[in-house]
Amino acid sequence: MSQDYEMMTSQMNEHEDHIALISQIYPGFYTQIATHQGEPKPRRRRKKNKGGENSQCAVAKKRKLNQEQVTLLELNFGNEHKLESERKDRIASELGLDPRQVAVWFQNRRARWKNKKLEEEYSKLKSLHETVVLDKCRLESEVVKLKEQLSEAEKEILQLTERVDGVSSKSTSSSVLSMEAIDPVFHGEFGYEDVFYIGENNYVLGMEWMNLFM
DNA sequence: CTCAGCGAGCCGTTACATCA
DNA sequence: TTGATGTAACGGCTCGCTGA
Repeated sequence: MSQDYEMMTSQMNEHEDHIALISQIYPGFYTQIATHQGEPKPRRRRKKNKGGENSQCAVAKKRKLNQEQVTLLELNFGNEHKLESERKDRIASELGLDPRQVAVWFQNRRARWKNKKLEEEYSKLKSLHETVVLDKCRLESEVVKLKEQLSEAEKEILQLTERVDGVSSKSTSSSVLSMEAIDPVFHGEFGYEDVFYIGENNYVLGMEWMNLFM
């Protein structure tokens, strides 16, 4: 630890001591200043525990919970995430901890659990979104393909109609082939009834679905 | 019904420990 | 030595309960 750092931290501690003292004597003094300036309330800074004094050193050594304590706390958390007063006191005495420590541990554990859940939920939604986007792309390309097929079919119909028109204009008026004879094709309920007429035992490739309606 | 006091929980942050 | 990460602890705030 450098001397500069020591000096800096001691100055900071001194400053924080002043703030703490002023806050004790005049509660809300600093928050009032901030409110007047229209800024968010500054949070009071905690004093650093450098472990210099005996009592502070003892606290510092207590900080980290041992494996047994953590295991038992995890076990209790697994049973129930909330902590009633009785349970808190019981766990605290079992582990030789302050009930406040148990409460804090549960609070932090709930926060960690919540974060983990959120991360899981996020990755689930992300992968779901990716599959939906892929599906959308697939469907869009299918629509394009079907539109192309439709336009091809329309061209073909047009060509056939023109050919039939040519034949009928060449023939005499007494011809057996009148437009009515050719066109019954469009006389169905929806105008296209016979376009797709297929003999009972006939099969058109790619039109399997038509059989459902016949 | 209202209000102050209190306890518990959540959130954001800080302080410290540990590790690469 | 230092920056990143994990976690214990704290302060501020809200909410629900309770008794006056």
